[in-house]
Amino acid sequence: MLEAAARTDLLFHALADATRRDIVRLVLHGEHSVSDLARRYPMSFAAVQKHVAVLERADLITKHQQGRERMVRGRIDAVRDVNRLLDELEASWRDRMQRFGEVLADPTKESTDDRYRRP
Amino acid sequence: MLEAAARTDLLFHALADATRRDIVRLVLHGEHSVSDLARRYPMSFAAVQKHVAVLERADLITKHQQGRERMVRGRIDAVRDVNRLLDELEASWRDRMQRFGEVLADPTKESTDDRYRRP
DNA sequence: CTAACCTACAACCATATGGTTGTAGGTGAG
DNA sequence: CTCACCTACAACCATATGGTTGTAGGTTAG
Repeated sequence: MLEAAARTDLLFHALADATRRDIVRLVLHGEHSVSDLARRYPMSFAAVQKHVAVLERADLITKHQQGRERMVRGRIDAVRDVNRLLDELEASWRDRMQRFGEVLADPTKESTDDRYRRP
Repeated sequence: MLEAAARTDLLFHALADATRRDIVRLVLHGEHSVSDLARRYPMSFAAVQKHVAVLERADLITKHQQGRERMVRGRIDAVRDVNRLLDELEASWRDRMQRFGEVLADPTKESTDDRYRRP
């Protein structure tokens, strides 16, 4: 539970930066070495390396060595995990709409179902 | 362009905190006052108020006054915006898969289409 | 072997973040 | 009217974040 929340924190935090989102987009398209990525952005190699590390910690990308380069690849499954998390956020809203439909049919249901109502 | 990126930053950053995600889940389900929310979490009223402000800045929630309370409501559209942003991240990956299909049919296409290949 | 390149990591700095407490302004209950 | 409650906001603090430079270890090219 808390572990899942921590992983979700990492996922959303990783995506809360335009450079990192762009890196994800690039490496979903095709593999790039860390140097390749670093050349694209107006910041130091080390800065890009840090961004890559953040994405790796969130499991949004993987790295594998190829000669003297580390190739970075995007994990499409991770992006879909975030989508699934958002769907879960929506779930209770959909429940509410469902219940709202029931209420329309039977108005007495509202007070018995809504445990969040205030006194 | 930069504006859109800034808004996306706000959206993902707002969701990169378990307390804020829980608040979003709650207020998607039904309206709550800021005090209601504050009572639920092991932190000060002001801290929860700040979380609500972050969510408001990201347009994930809205507030409206009702008597002496400010009622907080979740904006389901904003959650769907994030979903759409993730779909856009996936888009280039789907393009690649599409092109991969073409490559299978005509191997010479790879080098002409992939402008990201390294020399 | 040597030089050039790619990477990792540490140290450092400015700013942002997430929490606290305290103060003050509206609003409703009695 | 007065008091209690809800909210907003400022000031403050510890830590995290995003950038920098510098150092060191692997790997390939020549």
